[in-house]
This record gives sequence, C-alpha cells and structure tokens, in this order.
Amino acid sequence: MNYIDIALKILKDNGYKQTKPRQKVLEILDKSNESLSAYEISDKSGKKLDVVTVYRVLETLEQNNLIHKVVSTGKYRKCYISEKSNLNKCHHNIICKNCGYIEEINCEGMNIIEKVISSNSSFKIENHVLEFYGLCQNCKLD
Amino acid sequence: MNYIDIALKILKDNGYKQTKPRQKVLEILDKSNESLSAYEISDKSGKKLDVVTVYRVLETLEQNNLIHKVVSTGKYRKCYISEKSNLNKCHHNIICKNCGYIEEINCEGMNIIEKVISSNSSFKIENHVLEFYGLCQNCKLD
DNA sequence: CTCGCTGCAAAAAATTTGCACATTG
DNA sequence: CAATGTGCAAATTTTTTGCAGCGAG
Repeated sequence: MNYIDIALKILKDNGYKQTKPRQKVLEILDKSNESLSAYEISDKSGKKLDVVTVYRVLETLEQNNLIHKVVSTGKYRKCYISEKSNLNKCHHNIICKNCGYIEEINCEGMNIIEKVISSNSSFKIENHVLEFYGLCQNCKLD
Repeated sequence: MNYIDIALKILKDNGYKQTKPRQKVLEILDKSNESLSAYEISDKSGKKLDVVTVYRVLETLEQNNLIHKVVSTGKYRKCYISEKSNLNKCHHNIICKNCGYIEEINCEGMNIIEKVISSNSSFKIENHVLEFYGLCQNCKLD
C-alpha cells in the first residue's frame, strides 16, 4: 500500500473524514521531493484548494503524524508511515541547501545523545528537533 | 568582560558602529532567560525601539554570531561568546516547554553523528540544527 | 563631514478566525 | 441528517522595503 492510501486509512481509523482536499494535499506532498508551504501547495493544486483549507489540512495531517514540518522553514514534507504504526517515530531530515531535496534518515544515535544531555543538565528532556543541511548527490557534483 | 561589552567590541572590530539600539537589544537579550521575538524586544524597550530597527539589529547580531535564532519559534537568544573567537561555535539549546527557559549546552557527540549520517547517505553534510525540549529543573518539580 | 543606522510609513507575506454552505459517513 | 470540513471574506500577525533625516566615528 502506498503513502496516500496508508495515510487516508489512518485518518479514517482516527475518526477523520476522507475528503478531497485531504487527498489532494497528500498527493501533492507525495509527489514532491522538497518541502512545501501552504501557498505552494495551494498553487500546485491549480488554486483549487484555498490556502486556508491547506493550512487546516496540514494541521490535521501533522497531528496524525502523517507529515512533518521542517522547522527551519515552516514547510511540510511527507514522512515515513506504515500501516502498523505511525506513532512518534523520530523523524530527521537531510535538506539540500541548493535544490531543497529532502531525505528522511534513520538516526539511531540520538537516544544516546539525549541521555548524555539529560545527565549533564538539570532538564528532563522529552524530545528534540534535528535537521541536517548540506548538498545532495546531484548538487555536490556541480 | 561581560556579554554586552564583548559583543560591542566584536561589532566594532568587524566595522559596525556601536549604537544605542544595538546596545539596548543586547541588554534586553542578556537579561532574558528565554528567547524573544522582535516585537517582544521592542515592547521590553518601552517601545523606544521601533520593531523594524529591532529586526535589523537582530539580523546584524546574528550575522556576527552574537545571538542565535531558536529555529522552532523564530525567537532570539544570546549565545556564548568570548573575546578570542566567536566563530562558528556549535550552538545547541535545551528549551523548557513550560516556562521557555533556555540553556545553551555543549554537545560533543554531534560531529560523530554527522560522520555516521554522511557515510550512510549520499549527502555532503555541512551543518545541522539541534534543539532539545523538555522541562527545566523548576518546572519538572511542579 | 560622510557613511551607516534608525524611524516612520507603507507594503508584502504568513497565519488565524468567523460564518454560511457543502460533503462525508 | 448530523457532524465535520471547506470556501470566502476579513482580520491579525510577522517580516520586508523605501526613503528622509540622525548620529557615530
């Protein structure tokens, strides 16, 4: 099952309706290799989706862990989901500074880092944001 | 020498003028335990500083590595600087979800993580953003 | 005295809200 | 048909730009 179908199923399971705007936003994000803003998504829909609707759809999708906000830009990117569970996966991205291409990565070491930080500070750490920036395979060759 | 004096000296050394707005913004950020937006800084100045000026001062301070933008909120926080060098220090923050208190931390492990990611992906990684969220000592007791 | 910096006005961009109507289940 | 979700209008918030005048060096 592909990203869109899984996402729609999760929405349904969580009591959300499967509407055309939601499906359309998922399709646009699924196709894109880079993160997109609400306005960019509205544009890519041929303006069929109002920006306000896009904002609200994005909020819903994010709450259900179906998409991920790139914190340095505020734009959105689909993220890995599976039929079994989409709960609290630790999402990290590498973002190409040149073309915007984003790849989701697996970063096992962070739980260790969190433990080290926890014991070196007086904080109780609950979560973190981590984004890497650089050049993707194509752009580093130029 | 304290934060403000060092910062002003660095500005001077880099060819920037030492102006009252710059000094005032530095003072406000120095006093604050949490990150502040341009509007909050303007307010804390008793509206003596125009928001536009604050935006421009913040931009200058950031370019000189004297302050640091909290990427998840867009607000600014002073960061560690020394008379000798303020170049490209790797800044990481722990941010209290409850009260907003921010502490700058030293996070040695990240260069190792960057190397691991580099070798596991096709990207040439240049930098990263890392922020931790949790509860500070005071707030975790409540 | 000169160049860089600030303040004011205004524009542009990003995000949120209210409400009537449409759509899903 | 009942509850959610959408579209439009409008308000709010955030950030940027232009330009005249001020002030640091």
